[in-house]
Amino acid sequence: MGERKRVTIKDIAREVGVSAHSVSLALNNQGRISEPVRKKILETADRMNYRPNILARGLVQGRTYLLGFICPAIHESFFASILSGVEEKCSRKGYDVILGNAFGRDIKTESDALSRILDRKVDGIIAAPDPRAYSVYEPLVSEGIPFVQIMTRIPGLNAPSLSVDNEYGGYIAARHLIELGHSNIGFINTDLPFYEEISQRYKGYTRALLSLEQSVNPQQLSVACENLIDIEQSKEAAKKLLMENRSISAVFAPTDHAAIGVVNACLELGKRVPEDISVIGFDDIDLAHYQIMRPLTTISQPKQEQGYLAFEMIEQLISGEKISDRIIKPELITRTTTAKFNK
Amino acid sequence: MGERKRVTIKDIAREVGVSAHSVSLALNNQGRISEPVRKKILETADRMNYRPNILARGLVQGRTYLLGFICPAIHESFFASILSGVEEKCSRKGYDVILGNAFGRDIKTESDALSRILDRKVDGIIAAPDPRAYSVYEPLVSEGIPFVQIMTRIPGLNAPSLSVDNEYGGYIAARHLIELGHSNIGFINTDLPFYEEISQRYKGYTRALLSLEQSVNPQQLSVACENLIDIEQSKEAAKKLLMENRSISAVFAPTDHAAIGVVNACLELGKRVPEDISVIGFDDIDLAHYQIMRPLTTISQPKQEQGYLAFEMIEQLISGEKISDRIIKPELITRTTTAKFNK
DNA sequence: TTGAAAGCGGTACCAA
DNA sequence: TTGGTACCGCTTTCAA
Repeated sequence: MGERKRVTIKDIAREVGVSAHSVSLALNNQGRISEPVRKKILETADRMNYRPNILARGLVQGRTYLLGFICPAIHESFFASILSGVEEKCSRKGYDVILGNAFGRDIKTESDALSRILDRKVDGIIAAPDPRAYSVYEPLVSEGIPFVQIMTRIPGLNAPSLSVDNEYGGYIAARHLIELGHSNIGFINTDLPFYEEISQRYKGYTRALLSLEQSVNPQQLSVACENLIDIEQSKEAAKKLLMENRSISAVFAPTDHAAIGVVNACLELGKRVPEDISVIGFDDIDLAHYQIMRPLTTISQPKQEQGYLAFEMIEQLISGEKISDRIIKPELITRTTTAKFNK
Repeated sequence: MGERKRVTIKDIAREVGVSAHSVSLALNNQGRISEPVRKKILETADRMNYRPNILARGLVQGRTYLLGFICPAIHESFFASILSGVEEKCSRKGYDVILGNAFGRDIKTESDALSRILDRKVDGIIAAPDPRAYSVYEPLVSEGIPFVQIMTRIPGLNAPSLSVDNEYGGYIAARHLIELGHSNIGFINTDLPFYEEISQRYKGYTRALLSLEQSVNPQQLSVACENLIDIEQSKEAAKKLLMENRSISAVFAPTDHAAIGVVNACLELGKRVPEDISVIGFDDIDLAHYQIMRPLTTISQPKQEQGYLAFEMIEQLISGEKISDRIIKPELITRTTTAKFNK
C-alpha cells in the first residue's frame, strides 16, 4: 500500500536505451563498456534513485553478504560490545548481520537459531557457542560453511577460534595479587568441566602460585560455583570459601560477575575490600568499570576489538583463505579492589 | 568449496515424480493436493533434508520476513535488552532481525544504516531514532514502509511510537523524594531541547514540585549537562549544582548514567549518599541494579517488554492494521540511594 | 562493446 | 488436484 515501486535495472535500461546487461556491467564497474554509455547509465541510475535488489543478486550469485551472529545473551554488554564491533566492520564492507540469540545456553534454542540463520543462506557465521553444542555446529564444518567460534571453543571441533589467552590472563591476575604480597589466594571455580576458558584461567592461576616460596594447595583455596555469571550464586560460594579459609587475603574470580559476588560476600561478612580482602575479576565488563564505590580491578578482554577480528577472520574464510586460531593478550586493569597484603 | 549443493524444490519434484508446483503446494500446506501425494512429498523433503530458500521466496513474494533494528549504541545494555526482546519474538514468528548501529548519534551514520537496511527489503523497521533525523525517516512514512519509533520520537513525524510515560516517570521520581521529606530537589537537565523524553521527565518533576507547601523554583535547582549518558560530564554538572545550591538535599537525574555521575559528585564533595543527599535515576539499566555498594533507586523502563511490544506493533503494521502510539507506565524501584530528609 | 537469453529457487496464475 | 509457464531482479554465458 502506497509503497512506491522500486526502480529496477530494466527501468534504467529502458530509460537509457540499452540492455539490462549493459546496465548491470556499468553498475558493477565491470569495465568492458564504453565510457559515455557507462556515465549515462550511472547518471540515470542516480537520478532515478536506483537501489540494487540484494536478494535478487544473492539468488543468482549464491552470496548474500549476510553474516550470522550467535551468542547466549545479547543483552549482556559483553556480547553486545562484540556485536557492535562486528556490525561496524560489516557496515563498512557491505555486509549485514542477522542475530541469533541462544537464551540461557539452551542447546535446543541454539540449534534453532542456527537453523534460522542457515535458512537465510548467510555467507558466514560468528558464534559464541555452548561448548557442549558439538553436534549443532559440526555440520558447518563438514559442509565448509565459513564459521568462526569466539570466546568459547567447542572441544574437538575443527573450526578456527578467536579468544583471549585465558591461561595467561589467569596467570597475570594471580601474579598481580602475589606481587601485592598475597599468598593465600582464593579462586571461584566452576564444577562444569566443559568451560575451557574457566579451566584455562584456573591453570594460569595455579602456575602463578608455583612461584610462591611456601607452597599452597590451589584446590583447598577453591570453591565450586555452578554459574559464574550469577552474582548471587557467586556470592554464596565466596562466603563459603571465605568462612572455611580464614587465611585467605585475596580472591581471583574468573568473571566480573563472580567478582561482584565476591565483593558482596566480603561486605556481608564484615570484611573490607581491599583492606581485608583483595578481589580481582576477569572480562572488564561495564559493570566492573562503572562501579561507583569500588571499580573492579580485572583482566580486560578487548570486546569491540574482538568483533573487528572476528569479522576479518570470517571475511578471510569467505574468500577461501585458510586461517588459524587467533589469540589476544588480555591486560591487567588495576582499579580499586586490590591492595597490598597487610597481615 | 566442499559446500554441499542444497536440495531444491525441483530435486524433490524429480524424486517424487511430480511437478515443482505440487511440491510448493504441499510444503506450504495449501490444501488443494491429495493426501497421499502430499504426504510423500513431505516425507521426501524431510529425508532429503530440504530447506526452503528464503531469498527466492522473498524475491517473488516481495516479502523478506526480515526486520531492521536501528539504535544509537547497541553495546549499551539498555538497547541490547530491547533488541533481545525483539529477537525473541522474531524467532517465534519466523522473522529475523538485521542490525543497524548508528554510532554516537551521528545522523550520517544513521542515514547510512537505514539505507543498508532498506536495501535488504525488510518488511519493517524498529528504530530508536535521533530526534533530529526527521528527513532520514520521513521517506519511510511517505512510502508506507512499516516503521515504529521507540524510546525517542521525532517531532512532527507521523509514525507510531512506543515509549514509557516520561512525564509520569518524572512525576513519581520527584514525588518519591517529596514523600521522603525533601523539598530542595535538584535536577540534571540537558541543554539540548530536542530530547523530548528528558524535557517530559523535567515536566513531571516540576508538576510534582507544585505540591510542595513552600514554592520552589525548578530553574534554580537545575543545571544543564550536554550529554546525560556521559558519567563524567554529569558528575561535573552535579558538582556545580551542589556547590551553588547548598540547600539541595536530593537530586533527580533523568538517566541512570547521570545518577551515577551525581553519586560520584557527592562522594568527591564529601557528601554521603543517601544520608546527606538522596539520588534517584531513570531507566533502571544494569549499572543501576548491580552497583555493589549503592544500588540506585530509579524509575524502571521495562526493556525486554518494550522489545516484545515493538515487535507486535510492527507486525500489525505489516499486516496492514492501523495502530496508534503505545505508552508504558514506568515504575519506581526503591533501592539504596534515597532516604528520609533529615535537616 | 553490446544484446539476447538462460537461470538462480521459489510462487502464482492459468489451463488441463 | 495437478502440470506448465511466466516471473521476481539480477548476473552470467554466449553471440553478435
